[in-house]
Amino acid sequence: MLDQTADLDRVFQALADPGRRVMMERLSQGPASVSELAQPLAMSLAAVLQHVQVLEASGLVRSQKSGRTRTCSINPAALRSAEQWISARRALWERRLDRLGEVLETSPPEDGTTGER
Amino acid sequence: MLDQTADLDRVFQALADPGRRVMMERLSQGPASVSELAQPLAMSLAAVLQHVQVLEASGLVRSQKSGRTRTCSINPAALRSAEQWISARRALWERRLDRLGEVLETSPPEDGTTGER
DNA sequence: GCAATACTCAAGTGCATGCTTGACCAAACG
DNA sequence: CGTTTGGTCAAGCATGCACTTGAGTATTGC
Repeated sequence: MLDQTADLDRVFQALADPGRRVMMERLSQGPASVSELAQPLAMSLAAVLQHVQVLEASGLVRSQKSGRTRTCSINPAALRSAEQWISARRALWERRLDRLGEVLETSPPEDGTTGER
Repeated sequence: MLDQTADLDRVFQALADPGRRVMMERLSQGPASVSELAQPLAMSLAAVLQHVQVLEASGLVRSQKSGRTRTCSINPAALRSAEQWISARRALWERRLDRLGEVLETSPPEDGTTGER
């Protein structure tokens, strides 16, 4: 089985940088070149390229060179995996809250043997 | 004004660490103390505490002390904000693909062999 | 050919992160 | 009481990250 853990590491790490999120926002409107991505960002082209490489290593972005320009585009599958991890945890938590609500109606707070599932 | 950007920074940064995600997975099953969170993690209690502080600063986790134990629990609102950011970008991208339709699928140099590294 | 464009590579710098150890405090327990 | 248990604070350290500059390569356009 795949080491999904390291993969999620890279995805969340990639999304943790505000500049990279700006790039993702730009890319969600459509493909763009490296220098287009650089435009709103007040940093050197070389720095932007490094960000692109981080995004690519995480799988969030794919790119290909044609001529002298590199065109980047979003890979929605990687976004989906991060989204699913989050929503699964949230769903678990909220389902638990539901159960807890029912228990509080009838039981005293102390329940020593919590038979999980 | 609310700087949602810095907030998302902290949330994604918090989720980028595998140990912290393990803690979130544990917490999604229900509240836990710091030492319970530490149990599967092969690091010192002090280190775990620092992780808890990161999670708390991001808003993903809340905690309160009663007696000598600190009990941590998930705050689903923060999870939801990250989830929404991701799904919004993915939705934009996918809507764009819809609008453009199959027309853009022109000039494939080769068939869909996306070269995985 | 020559110059501008678009990117790429390497090395270096400064600050943030993830961890450690050691001292310390306070609640629980015998 | 004293000891264990659960947590907290403060340095300190090693690594990683986000940049920079400077040089270099491949295309495009004149």
